[in-house]
Amino acid sequence: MTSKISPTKYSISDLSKEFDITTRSIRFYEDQGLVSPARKGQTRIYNQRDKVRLKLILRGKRLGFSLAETGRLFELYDVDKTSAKQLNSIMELIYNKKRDLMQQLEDINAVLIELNDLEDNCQETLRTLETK
Amino acid sequence: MTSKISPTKYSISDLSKEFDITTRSIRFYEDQGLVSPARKGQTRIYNQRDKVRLKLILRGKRLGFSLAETGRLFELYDVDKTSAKQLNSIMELIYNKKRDLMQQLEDINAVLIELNDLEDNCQETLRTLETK
DNA sequence: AGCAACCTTTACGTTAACGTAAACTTACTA
DNA sequence: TAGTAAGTTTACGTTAACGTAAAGGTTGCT
Repeated sequence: MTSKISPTKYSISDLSKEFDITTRSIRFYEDQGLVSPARKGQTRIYNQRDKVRLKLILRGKRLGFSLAETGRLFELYDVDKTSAKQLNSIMELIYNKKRDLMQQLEDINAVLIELNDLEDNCQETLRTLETK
Repeated sequence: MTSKISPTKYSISDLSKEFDITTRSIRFYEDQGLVSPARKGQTRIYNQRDKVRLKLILRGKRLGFSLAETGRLFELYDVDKTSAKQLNSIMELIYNKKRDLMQQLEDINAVLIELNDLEDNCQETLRTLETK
């Protein structure tokens, strides 16, 4: 059973369509060191890893992460964590991120409750308008 | 039992200290129509409502809302929703916001899981370093 | 009176994350 | 062979959310 997986090679426009972002954005992420596609001549060639990273970048954006922050998170996975000092600084970073995210969870739940209330009000007002 | 509540009047620096933002920011939010403090002569005087709005602005920011978006949400509470047409557009806005927020909930949970994994790895690596 | 601590307006500067346009190179195809 | 579709680099432009500085008014000590 040989392990042959999907094409695993994408052009920049493939990915721009798939993720609904511009090629400009993708090249910009490369400038910022978040992806580093191979080249065939001049042309960029993306693999599965690049694709995953794009997905993570977009998820980060939805959460309000800057590109630099997302880059830091990428490093966390890449670094072979040798020094204990590094390890501690990494864990501090993780701790802070977790703290932020849990605050966000609280915020979101609060806003969702408010939005549901608003929605209820709207629907009730609509009903009274209709029976009038 | 007379109902006398807290001072309910704040200077701009009171609020800047309380929320740990600059007075510049607070004035900017006013420029954008998100707060409209009273004036005594030239000087801005904020009340409880303004204070609540500042809190909501900051919460919005934590969730990645633009100031304009937060302003829209403020309008939702203020508008006396007369026209059914408006009501429907309001409900659409609410629907979209809820959609975004539920996506964020998913995202956050995913990232939290990953961060916890990372943390575990770090701690294990630390332990093996110590017993060495 | 002087100055220190606030407040004000006006206005130009800054950063992140791209948008947009110009000028150019392959690669395919009618 | 001319065109067109996709790729490239370079570089200036744009927007949001303030930062920062200048120049000045008001209040309260001392």
